[in-house]
Amino acid sequence: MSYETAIESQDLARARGSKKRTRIQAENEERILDAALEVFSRYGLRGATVDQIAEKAGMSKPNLLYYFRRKHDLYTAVLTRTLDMWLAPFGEMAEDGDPETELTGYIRQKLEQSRDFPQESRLFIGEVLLGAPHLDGVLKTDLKSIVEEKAEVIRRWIRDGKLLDVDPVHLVFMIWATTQHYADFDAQIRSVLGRGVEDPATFRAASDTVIGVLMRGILPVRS
Amino acid sequence: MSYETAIESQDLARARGSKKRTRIQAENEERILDAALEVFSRYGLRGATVDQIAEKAGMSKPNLLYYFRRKHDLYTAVLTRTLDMWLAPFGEMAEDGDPETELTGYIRQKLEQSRDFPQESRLFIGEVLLGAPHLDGVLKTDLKSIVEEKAEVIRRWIRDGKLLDVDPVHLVFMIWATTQHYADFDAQIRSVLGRGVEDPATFRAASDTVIGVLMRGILPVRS
DNA sequence: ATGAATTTTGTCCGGACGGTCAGAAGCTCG
DNA sequence: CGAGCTTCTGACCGTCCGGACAAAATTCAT
Repeated sequence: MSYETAIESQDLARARGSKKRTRIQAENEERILDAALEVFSRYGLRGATVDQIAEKAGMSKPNLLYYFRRKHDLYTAVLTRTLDMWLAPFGEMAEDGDPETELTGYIRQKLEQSRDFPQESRLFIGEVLLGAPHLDGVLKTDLKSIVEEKAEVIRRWIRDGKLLDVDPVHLVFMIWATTQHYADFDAQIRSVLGRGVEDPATFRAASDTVIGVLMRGILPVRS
Repeated sequence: MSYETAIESQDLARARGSKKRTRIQAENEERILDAALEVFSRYGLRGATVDQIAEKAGMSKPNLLYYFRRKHDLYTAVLTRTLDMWLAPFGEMAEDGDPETELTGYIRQKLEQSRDFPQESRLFIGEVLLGAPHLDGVLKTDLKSIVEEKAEVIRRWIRDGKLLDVDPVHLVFMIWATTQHYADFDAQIRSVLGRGVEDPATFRAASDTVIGVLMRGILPVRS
């Protein structure tokens, strides 16, 4: 319910003028969403301030509020905007492919996501930490069904003897956990390792280890 | 530096009277820290309010501030208090033991931690998300050295042929990621699975999968 | 019991925050 | 060029929050 009202208010900005979106509108909304992502991903909904976002977007607070009337609207806007992009690699996993190449590719993509778009990952964690009140609907419907869909694919691979008998859903959780860890725990990793995943050598070591351990853990031993 | 001043202010509460701690002092500080953990772990430092914590601790705001003069002090107090407990299982991993039983035991302990003390896990994530400004010192010294110590143990196991050749530090990251995932992403897991790790069947499936995949991924194939 | 020390509360302050509003400035298209 | 719409700004408001403070209530040692 809170999700639906959020969507409505989000569209208000777009539907304000009954005509098309202006060039300036498109530009500024983009800049605002980028700035909002940056701030929300660090401080969460409550911790972030509109002033902070406005400054980062290079405009005055009232002007930002001209585009997104409520802080809450801006939050759900950046949240839903990110969700699609974030789930995209999951859909690319093809059923008819070889499990090893498909899963390896998926894991690598998720690791690249963590390296290239860490803020998006952190935004979700902040939301999920709060019990995902703004995503509850999407999680229980869209995410649940997409996970079940892919779990079915994995189950088929298992039935065909191409994969060891592991719980498919928990396997997905393991992949998500190990890959997103490099975005969410960046500060911790940096403290221990001295550098983050943006460093090519670190990224290589991370992906080799993650892919190696996970794949050995689920692939049947070769003859 | 911010860490040192934090420690000082934390001790101020204890050192207020130059004598020992009263019974009431001990009780109330305990209650406050528990309440603070609950609130901080949900909303983070900025998002949490002192009133909220005070109410949850069953006392007035000024009274809470009598024990912890600044919100910030309370935050660092609950943070450092939790850190020791959180890292404890890591130290129990014995070098002279069998890698399989040692690592399996460690992973299981971490999973139990995620099930029994999810708030502690979420508190850290909130801090790390902000770049760990209040933990920077501890992370770069204590955590770094304890990780390197255990990495050396793992390296020895690898040298002895008891473990496959994987990057020890990234292996530790994988263990942390997969286990803490069940605390940090509780809401997501609950949405997909319909229940969380407090459910015995779910916990069993989770630990079987995590332990199974990880151990197969790092143990040499048995003859 | 009583005086000192500790604990608790009501009240208040200054600043920050989300959001409003009226009007100024800029853009667009005839 | 100029009318009408869009975009932007400064000033302002009510509320919430962290924290201060003095005084009241309670505890404790003797």
